[in-house]
Amino acid sequence: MPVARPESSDSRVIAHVDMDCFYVQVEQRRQPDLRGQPTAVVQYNAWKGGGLIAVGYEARKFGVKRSMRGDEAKSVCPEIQLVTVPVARGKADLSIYRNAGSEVVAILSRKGRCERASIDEVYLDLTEAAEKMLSETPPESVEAINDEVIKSHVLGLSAEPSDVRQTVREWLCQRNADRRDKLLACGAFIVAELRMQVLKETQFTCSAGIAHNKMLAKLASGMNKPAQQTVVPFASVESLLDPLPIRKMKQLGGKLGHSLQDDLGVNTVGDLLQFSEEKLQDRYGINTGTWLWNIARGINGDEVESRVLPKSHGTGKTFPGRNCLKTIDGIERWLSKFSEELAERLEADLEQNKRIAQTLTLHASASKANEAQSQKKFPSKSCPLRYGTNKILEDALNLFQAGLREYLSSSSKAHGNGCSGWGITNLSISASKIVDIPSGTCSIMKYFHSQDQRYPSSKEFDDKEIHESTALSPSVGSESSSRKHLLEPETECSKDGTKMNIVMNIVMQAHLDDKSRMFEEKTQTSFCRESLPSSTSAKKNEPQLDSVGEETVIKDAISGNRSQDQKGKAFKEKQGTSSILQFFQTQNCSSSIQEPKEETVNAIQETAESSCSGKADDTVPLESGGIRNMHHSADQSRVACMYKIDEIDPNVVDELPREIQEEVRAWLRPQKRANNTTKRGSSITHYFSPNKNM
DNA sequence: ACGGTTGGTACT
DNA sequence: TAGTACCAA
Repeated sequence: MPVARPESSDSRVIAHVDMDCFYVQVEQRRQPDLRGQPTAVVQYNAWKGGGLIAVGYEARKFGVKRSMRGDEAKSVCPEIQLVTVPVARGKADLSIYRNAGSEVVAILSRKGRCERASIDEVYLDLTEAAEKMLSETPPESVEAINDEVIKSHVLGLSAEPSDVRQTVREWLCQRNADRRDKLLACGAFIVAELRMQVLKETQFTCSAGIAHNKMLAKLASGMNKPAQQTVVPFASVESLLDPLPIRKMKQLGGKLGHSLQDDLGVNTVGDLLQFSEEKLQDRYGINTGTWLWNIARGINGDEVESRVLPKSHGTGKTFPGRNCLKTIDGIERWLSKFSEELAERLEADLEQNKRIAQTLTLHASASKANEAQSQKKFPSKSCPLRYGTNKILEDALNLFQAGLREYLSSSSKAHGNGCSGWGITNLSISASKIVDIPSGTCSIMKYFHSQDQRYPSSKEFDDKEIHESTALSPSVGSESSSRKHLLEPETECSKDGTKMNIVMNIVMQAHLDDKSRMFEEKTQTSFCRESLPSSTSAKKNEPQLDSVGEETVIKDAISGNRSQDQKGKAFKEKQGTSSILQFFQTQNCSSSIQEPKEETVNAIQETAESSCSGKADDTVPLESGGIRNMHHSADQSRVACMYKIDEIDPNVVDELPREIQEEVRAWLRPQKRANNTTKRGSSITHYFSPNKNM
């Protein structure tokens, strides 16, 4: 539901830039012969010529629509050039378009705050740039006025077609105008400039809207396409909105818009004006009601977020109709492809942007077969994300398994055979909760990248570490404040500390992952990686190296980071909480893990075995978390819990891989130690001791 | 139960 | 919170 936000200012200069039939342009740049020809981009042209996902303007003249199939487009426009989206790993791969979008963003972000709203759209807050221009080089002083600016459309300007250009010129340069209009005029200059830069540097055209808020800018960008820009002066807002069909407004193209029409008889934005704020709040809730009341008046306080990178990465596919997936094997085959792609994109993000994702989520849709399930939804499941194709696959399979059990749980009998009662029509995985890695983390990055490669030959195993056991220092801070600290960073300081926590968390998890694998080898005990009856390819016995060139990645990480290890070291924690707070998010810790003093090797081993014995038997909830289970088990029978660690004991650092010890110490150093910190001869394994505060 | 894929936000 | 629902393009 939309939410009302207060306007920070009613004189902001906001632009919305929208690439014209973007995918088509990308293809036309790749293949210049296509320029000027009616063109459309399709994916999967096997069935009825594929589905159109972008249509060029030449083709639109023939009536080609985005909702058509390729064959249909051919019949309407025999000359049409259909370009197929690249396919990788059996599915459409949009990366070339994503990357092209990044090229554009890099240019558009030069003049002000920039929000990447989608693969081909951005919002810009040009308020400061416009104010600066107004004070330094106001339009009226500009000598040679750019043609691109003159071609702007200014809503509400009445002029004979013959002298539109002159009228626009006068409006843009009027000396004694409303300040707000002058600012928009400056915005028009700046945007025209940016659009020309985009064209020059990428060969792409785009359209834009310039207005006082995001909603109006978005509305305007679509009014004159392609390759044009539209300005919405304050004075013409009312006449713009009044006759506008309600569904044209962003957020009102779906159910809410229909409800407005069906329940309130609102057909245009103007119709909304007759309803009091209270009435709207009454019907749609306080937030949405206020939001509606505001947008009817052209008021919209949404800020342009400063964000040029996506908040999540996802990949998936639909399996419509008979193509639905009915076996675990089929699921696994596809999850394997998805995992590859996701791992690749995550690696790229790590390399290019120094970011790591924390959560892996699996989404699926299932169709009936058995009527009881027909309306039930397949639940989404998520777990902490571990880097590396195979880990992602393993976790995703577990998530699927957990979801499937839940989906099937209410229904009758297990259809034990291969053709059980379910069919997956849509399957996807995504990585989210992406955070920046603090600067100065060269060795950490390296360690991170190398995770998958290290495994088979790791030599760090050392029982001594495992045996020296003592209790975990009791928590000092309140849990809620700690949690809040981790999850809702509020200040720069705390944010930096939070990043540190997260990185530490992940490094330690990965480290422990290694250790548990070594237990596995040493004790000849196999862990139950998955309780899948039939799944075989997330194999515990053949740790695969991820094939994608990680060595180069490492090198890049090293060289790339050297330049920037100065900043960010000065990180402080706010308010008393001087320790690094550690949270280990797990899926499966019910109250009792082994006694802290217990010999950990055995305890872990036992856990592993019990975990195995519970195989394929959801009636036996795992009570204690083996280390492996702790981070990744998505077994449905286990409940989520979080290990809370309030303090990193300095001794722990000694147990981390040597290559990152230095760096971690550098982090810890500026920390003020909590006075009640209990110093102990500790082991990293302490952090997996039970925490009664949970 | 199909335009398909990818992403965002808000609510609970 | 994790999970859901809705929205957009």
